[in-house]
Amino acid sequence: MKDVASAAGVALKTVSRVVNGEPGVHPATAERVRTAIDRLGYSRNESARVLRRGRTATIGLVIEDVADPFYAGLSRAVEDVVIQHGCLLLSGSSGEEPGRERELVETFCARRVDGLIVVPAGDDHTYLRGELAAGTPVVFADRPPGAGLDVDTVLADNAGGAGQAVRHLMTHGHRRIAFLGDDPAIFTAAERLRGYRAELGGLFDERLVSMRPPSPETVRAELARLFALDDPPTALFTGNGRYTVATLRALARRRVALVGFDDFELADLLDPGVSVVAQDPSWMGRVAAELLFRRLRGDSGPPQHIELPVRLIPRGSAELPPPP
Amino acid sequence: MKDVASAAGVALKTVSRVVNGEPGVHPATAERVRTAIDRLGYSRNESARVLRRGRTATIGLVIEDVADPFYAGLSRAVEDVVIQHGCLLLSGSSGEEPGRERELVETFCARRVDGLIVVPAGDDHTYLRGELAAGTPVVFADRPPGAGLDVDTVLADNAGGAGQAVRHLMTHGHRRIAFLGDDPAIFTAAERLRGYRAELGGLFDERLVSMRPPSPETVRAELARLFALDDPPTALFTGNGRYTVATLRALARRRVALVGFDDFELADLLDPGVSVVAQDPSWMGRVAAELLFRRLRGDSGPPQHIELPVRLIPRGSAELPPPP
DNA sequence: CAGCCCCTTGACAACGTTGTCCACCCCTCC
DNA sequence: GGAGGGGTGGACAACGTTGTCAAGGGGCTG
Repeated sequence: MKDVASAAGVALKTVSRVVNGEPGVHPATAERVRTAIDRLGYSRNESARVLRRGRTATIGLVIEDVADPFYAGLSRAVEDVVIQHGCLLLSGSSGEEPGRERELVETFCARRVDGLIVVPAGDDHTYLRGELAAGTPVVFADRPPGAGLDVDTVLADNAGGAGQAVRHLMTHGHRRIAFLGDDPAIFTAAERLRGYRAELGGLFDERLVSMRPPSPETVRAELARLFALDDPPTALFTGNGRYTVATLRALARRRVALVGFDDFELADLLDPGVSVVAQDPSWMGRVAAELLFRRLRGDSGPPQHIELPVRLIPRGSAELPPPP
Repeated sequence: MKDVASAAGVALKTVSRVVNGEPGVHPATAERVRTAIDRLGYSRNESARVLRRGRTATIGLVIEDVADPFYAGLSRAVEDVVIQHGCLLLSGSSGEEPGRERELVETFCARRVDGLIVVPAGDDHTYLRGELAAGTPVVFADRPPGAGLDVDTVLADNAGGAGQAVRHLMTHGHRRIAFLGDDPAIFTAAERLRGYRAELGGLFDERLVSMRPPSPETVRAELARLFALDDPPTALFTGNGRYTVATLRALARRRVALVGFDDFELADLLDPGVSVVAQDPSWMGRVAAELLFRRLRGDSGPPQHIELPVRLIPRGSAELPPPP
């Protein structure tokens, strides 16, 4: 900028004014400055600007894994809103490790992001206290913060969706419905299990619950265990997209009644079509990002807790009757 | 930092030394400083650090769309390498718009990213000249830069893969093979078309080529057009994952011989399993990122042009014989 | 005991930008 | 013709950090 100023024969500040479109510069001077800028290929140093102004126009996003379609969709929606507001997105995947989540958040904070959207992996977020006190708005998405922290949160109706899934299967005559899902340490898994259990009421049987990792081997083993029971399940409820896919693969085209949590591409093309309880990841991302920007604009109301509805999409797999 | 210094009763520089783990600080002093840091909840201001040191420890990534599984996979791999090197990732989706691509790159440059990985949307990258001259390393992935720019590039063997697909279909008796793919303005589409055409040789018939957007409606219309020909195709070659999915959906479980470019989840569970030419997006991301960091470490050899092999995975759909 | 060296610490400038404040010029109006 | 005012332009400090250089103090050696 100094070079531009001397090249254009003006003061530093005048260049700054032109670059920022501030008023009070003679058109001819501005033109001379712009020419110098083009000639020298100058581009403003954002770091210095940030240092001086205190705002980075950067938002941090911590998700579990970009390669998971759910989070990729959420990510894209957040990105769109962020760009719309003239900001940039720093993002990172925690890989479901609390330590990594914290590292990412702290690195983002060291870079003085203006706001954070976090899909937490851990359940202790006291480390955020300082940042929150410093005024950085934080929005939790998909999962709530750990105990003792009350901040904006956008969740899906996990329990309600699980209930819908179970009810739907029961409508089609099923009474023995198994649940395959994540460790209940993960909020969404716990909530879906809760909804499943509540809807089943007296029919609940904990032997029908499987909470092992969604790897092909463990899912295959768990299905073998379930079907070997004296009173085996006639239907399956899978707790998220990964379990649904792993289960379908383990079933190897065997026709078993099934509802999965999370929609996925091609669910309609399988035979039978896979009935799912669908969330809308883009919607969740958009809502979270917009809430964040509302905070950045100064909205200081009490923390909001938004619950997005989910939707049962019948496609055939849930409508298979139980074997006689 | 100033506050920490006065709280600990030391000079600014001593705090800086402790924060950066520089040697030459008495353990007791360091401990006192650390205590003050904890008590005040201090966290280093990266912007100031960047301003002073000139390196941002940030890499910029421009892709087409995070929500596309191919780019999500690539993104994740890049992120992993970047984090491993102690850097952060700024990423943005161009949405296949050259203007947006340029905006993203320029914004990243204004933030003084240390390096860039770009999946280009446009074919004019002269705007990068200045940045390259300034020494910022840039790696192009998935698609090469526009004319007149020779920089590191990581591509897949698009033409070769298309050739493999066609050859495989011909082995199973097909002679009339249609191609559904993107606008050939997109490098990968053009290359795949080239490979398809070369492999077909004299059998090539341009009426069997469709290059309309991969929306459900246009794909349905194009399939109708193709099958209404006097001499309709007996097999389909789809130019990327989106076309494959759109085509399968438009076919509505009609069994037509098909090979798709790009692997996708559940391809094996459809009936018949979908044979594909698979790329490895993680591999591409990893290779591109590692090449970038090699440049950052000072490797200044001539620009590299890496071509990653692709792999035909037969699953059944390509092995359907032509109707008699 | 003097001299030297190492260990530890501190003062200061600089990175590139922007906000504040002031100076100048020319025009208009009294 | 002088005073006031709007429109321009510039000088300077400050943002928070780090690299450079130098100073003080204590132990070791001759």
